Amino acid sequence: MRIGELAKQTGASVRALRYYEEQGLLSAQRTSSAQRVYGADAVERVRLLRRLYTAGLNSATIASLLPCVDRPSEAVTLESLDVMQRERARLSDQIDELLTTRDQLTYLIETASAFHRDQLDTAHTAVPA
Amino acid sequence: MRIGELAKQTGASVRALRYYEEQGLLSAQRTSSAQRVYGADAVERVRLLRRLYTAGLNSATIASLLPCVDRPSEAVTLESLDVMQRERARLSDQIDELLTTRDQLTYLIETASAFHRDQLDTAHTAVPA
DNA sequence: CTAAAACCTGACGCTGACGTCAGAGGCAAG
DNA sequence: CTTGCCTCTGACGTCAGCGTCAGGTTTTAG
Repeated sequence: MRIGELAKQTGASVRALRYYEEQGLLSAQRTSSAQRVYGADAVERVRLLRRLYTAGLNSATIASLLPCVDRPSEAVTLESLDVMQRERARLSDQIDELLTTRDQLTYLIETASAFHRDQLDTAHTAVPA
Repeated sequence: MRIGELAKQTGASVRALRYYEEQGLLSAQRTSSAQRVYGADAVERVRLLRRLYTAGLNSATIASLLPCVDRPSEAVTLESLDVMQRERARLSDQIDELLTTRDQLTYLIETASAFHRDQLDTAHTAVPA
């Protein structure tokens, strides 16, 4: 599969895929004319990358973790374990904050829609009377 | 309270506070010499702003929600309700993704540290024998 | 009174994850 | 064989949320 197809299947842009390769996060075979060729597993890889990016990791951090993902048997150093645990803790904190924020939004929506209903009711009963 | 004190109490930088004001997210009284003066409630306001920022909202989106926060009685339009519900849905999706990512990280850490223990054990039992 | 610390308004700088354009080459269809 | 789409490698552009510096005023401590 070539880069356009991979882009379609993952939702990432072609530019983004090249960028991932540039950052050492995604590798590709090349044809004799230098076109990138990906295996089917690249789809999952890209989805993993996007998940990690949206989780707030940057390219360098992701790059430091990928060896553990790819070869958990060899590439596990104390440092990479440390990075993973740090990021996990950061993630947990972030999740807690997002949950709090969501609760606040929920509260906001409830009180706001209550007010809104009141306004509508008032308007509604005020007109026909 | 002046801007430096507010910065201390919230953890935001002075520059960030001025930026929030510039974006219409934070208002201040002014002294005759144009220095900003904040009430005690500004602390909570800034914390709310930072939570919303780290939840992935941008200045414009936050600005569109703040009227509902400040005056839920008047400023609630159908559009702002829509914005809030959209953002809440986005937040929920994001939380789900982060939970998934955290689970993957947890799994990674477990298998990796298991391998790492194996290596240590092997090295440890290989030397003294 | 004075020096340090805090504050003000511009305005340019930075960073990361891409977008976008230029200019050139590849590849399947008719 | 050529038309149209895909791909390639640079390389510059963008955008948001600030950082930072300049050049000047204000407040506070001694």
